[in-house]
Amino acid sequence: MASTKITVVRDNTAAEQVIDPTTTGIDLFGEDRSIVATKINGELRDLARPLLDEVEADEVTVEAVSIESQDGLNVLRHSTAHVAAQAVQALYAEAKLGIGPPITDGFYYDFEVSEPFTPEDLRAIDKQMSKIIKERQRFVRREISDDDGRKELAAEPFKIELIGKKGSADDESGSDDQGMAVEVGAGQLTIYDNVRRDGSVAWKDLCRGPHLPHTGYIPAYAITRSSAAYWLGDQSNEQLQRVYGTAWPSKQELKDYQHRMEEAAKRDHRKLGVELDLFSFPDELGSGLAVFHPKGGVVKREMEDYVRRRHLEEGFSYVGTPHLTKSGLFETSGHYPYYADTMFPPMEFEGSHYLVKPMNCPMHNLIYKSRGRSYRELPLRFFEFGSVYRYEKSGVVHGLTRVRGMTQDDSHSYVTPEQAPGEIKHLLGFILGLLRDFGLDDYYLELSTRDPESDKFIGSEEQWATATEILEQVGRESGLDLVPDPGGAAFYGPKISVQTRDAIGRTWQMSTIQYDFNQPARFGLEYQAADGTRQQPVMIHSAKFGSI
RNA sequence: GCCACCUUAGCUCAGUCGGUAGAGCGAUUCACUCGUAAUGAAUAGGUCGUCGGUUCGAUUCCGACAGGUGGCUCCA
Repeated sequence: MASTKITVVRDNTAAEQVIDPTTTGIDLFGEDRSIVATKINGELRDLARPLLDEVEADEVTVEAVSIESQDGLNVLRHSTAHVAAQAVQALYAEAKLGIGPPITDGFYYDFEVSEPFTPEDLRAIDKQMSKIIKERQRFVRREISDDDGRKELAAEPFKIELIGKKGSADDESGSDDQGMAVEVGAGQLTIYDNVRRDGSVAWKDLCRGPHLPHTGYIPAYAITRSSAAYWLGDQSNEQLQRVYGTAWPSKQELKDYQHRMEEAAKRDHRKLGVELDLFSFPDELGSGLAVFHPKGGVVKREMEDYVRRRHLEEGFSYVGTPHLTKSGLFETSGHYPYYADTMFPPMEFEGSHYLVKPMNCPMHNLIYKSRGRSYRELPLRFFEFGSVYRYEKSGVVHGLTRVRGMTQDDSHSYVTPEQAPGEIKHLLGFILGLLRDFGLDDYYLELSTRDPESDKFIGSEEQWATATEILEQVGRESGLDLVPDPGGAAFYGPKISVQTRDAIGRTWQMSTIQYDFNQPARFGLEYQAADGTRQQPVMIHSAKFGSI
């Protein structure tokens, strides 16, 4: 085979072209550094790799991947992560490599080191990286067998651990799994050598790739911070030191990004809370417990008045419940075994244990149950501003977004099973409308489903399947991005959540809708159907702003 | 909860190689009635997060605790 006719796509225009088997992406697209990778029949590959290397298909489409595209940015950022790791090992010989994937706006790389990085260390790493970039070291790909890989990487225990692990081959952009998938075929690995211009190998890493042709393709980067992170995200694993950085197609874009971060920091609600005299967190009260000052009280009251009015307009009945309850309520609801360690400990008096409530639903169930209900009453919708208290771990409290005491704009809809899809759809529309009214429109949906491996759930497989299907369908019909969150469900049912982004791009779970088939059963909730039989309603939870 | 860092006047921060501290803004008062993103002058404000240790003496060194920041884990 001397040459193959392929379709070449660049700048959205396709053309047929004849190339011979040794042609690389660099040969085809040039070396002006605006094209950083190729996509061969949809598979992202090194620009420097021969286009037809290991390509079996008869028809081949070659796409130029621009450094400005999401794929291109990922290649740039992941390659920069390699440079960061190379710099770290050059400076700290004992450092062991973890993983180094691209993330939103940047990358990280994890290391096991004897001492955590200091700000001076980060500056030194940054400096070392610029040396490596100046040297224009080529990223050279080679394939080896698992066994050879284990020998070659004997000094890298974490990399060895990855070999043979089922690395998902999915290339979900921005996924933290990138850089973890090391297998390229059965028993085959790829190593990337960083090769100097004199041909000597400066560094190597086990990695699926792809990477930039050489380090000189990195136009602008910065090391931003360091922190600890558990190996493979598992709390029971050891903690590694993570170095975060960012990389951009131009110095100007890096500057713009840094400027955006600075501007966003000025708009941080915690800073505004102090400057505008809205609220504070007195040490005397304890972590995560806010007091609203008069001006903050105005904001809070206006929000509450508006949200209450909108709920009334949507057919909710305003109800009220206490902060305290005997602990039996949460045993009935089934919450206690799952949440005991994140509830404030029980108080004992008059021979009973009392709890400060961490959620409102069981109390709403009691209102439902206070008398017989007819199908004619359904959907029955209860709403309140319920103050709840949760013993959030000390490391997670954050301004007003993650607190230990909060007022939830909480509602529960009791419906017949037939009404459930319509009610959920209605609720989602209602919630999104509320968020938009407050100027929140940068969000996506997340569908949290049960982890099939876990036994931390109640209810039958069929019930879960039905509930999940309904939520998924409503989520899809919304037209918004619906991101799967397998294993993210609460123990009693799946949920759809609205994830909003803050000014610096961090996402926060804002509103939730949960389909609950368990609590009605546990509380023995019933309604009398048209045929006179007693039926069990479905309960649908929803919280809008969560904490205000 | 884990790792790192931080905690000095209301806010932002400087400072003390261990001998009880300063600036700007803000606040208050007076003057001006001008200004309208900060009119002028003066004044007040801190047991340098808390507790304990080392020391003749600690805000400064050490430890514990509390609170905060960035991540990780978690998030009903």
